[in-house]
Amino acid sequence: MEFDPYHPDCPSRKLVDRIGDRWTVLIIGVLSEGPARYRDLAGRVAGISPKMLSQSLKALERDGLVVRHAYAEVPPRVVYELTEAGRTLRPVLLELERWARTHTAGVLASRERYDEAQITAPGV
Amino acid sequence: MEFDPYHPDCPSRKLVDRIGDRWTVLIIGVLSEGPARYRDLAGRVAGISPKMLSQSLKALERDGLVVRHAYAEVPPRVVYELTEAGRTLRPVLLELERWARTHTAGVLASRERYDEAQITAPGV
DNA sequence: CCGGATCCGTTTAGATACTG
DNA sequence: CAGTATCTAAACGGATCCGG
Repeated sequence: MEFDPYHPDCPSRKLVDRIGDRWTVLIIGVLSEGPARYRDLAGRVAGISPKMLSQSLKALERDGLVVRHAYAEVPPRVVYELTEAGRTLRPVLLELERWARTHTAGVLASRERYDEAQITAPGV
Repeated sequence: MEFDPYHPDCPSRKLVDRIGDRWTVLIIGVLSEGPARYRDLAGRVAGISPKMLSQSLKALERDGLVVRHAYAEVPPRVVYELTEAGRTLRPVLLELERWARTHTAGVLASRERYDEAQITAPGV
């Protein structure tokens, strides 16, 4: 299989797009702590809409990174769980998060400096 | 500083959003091989529009991950370069790419299986 | 009741053409 | 060459409604 991440149709590039997706990262983050119900996910991943949650979960399931267990009960119960492949994502996403945590302060400071410069000397 | 990645306003969560961004990953990928001109980036990051490129570069510069060197020449020349902080992103993005490469085949296969199942037994 | 599909208004990305 | 302006298309979010 060919891999040129800089070609728009490269499958691995597309995969990074999907994984790097705003919600996917967070959903996998929650699921890597253990299986969770739809409702739990909706609560833990604060700010996500039901639409995006089910959409993201479906994509994840289709990609074989998450399994969906639906129980025919009343009230209904649906549990989502990371697959073996999905669990391999955990360390890499954790590292991404660690990077973000250690660099957030610096980035925020940089932004302030940048915005300051834009105000005081935009047309100089 | 507080860090709750599952709160929508968490700064580190927002940072992950930015870094994990489709184009940002690729731009940093190119720049981690060395400084590059705007034009080079436009060519290497195939498929990106000039708007998204300059927008992404501006955001990266504001975040202090990239420096912009503009030379007052004719024709103009602008060189972008990773900062020290920007370079620290390289290993983590490389790992993300490595994950994508090793799991692309499996994901693609899973999708085929999934789509197949949707066709043959959607309403059963 | 829980899980999620659908509809619609708003925001954001993308393509293209144009300017300093 | 390096970007901005403009327009179009898609993605997102919220509210609402439906099936099990």
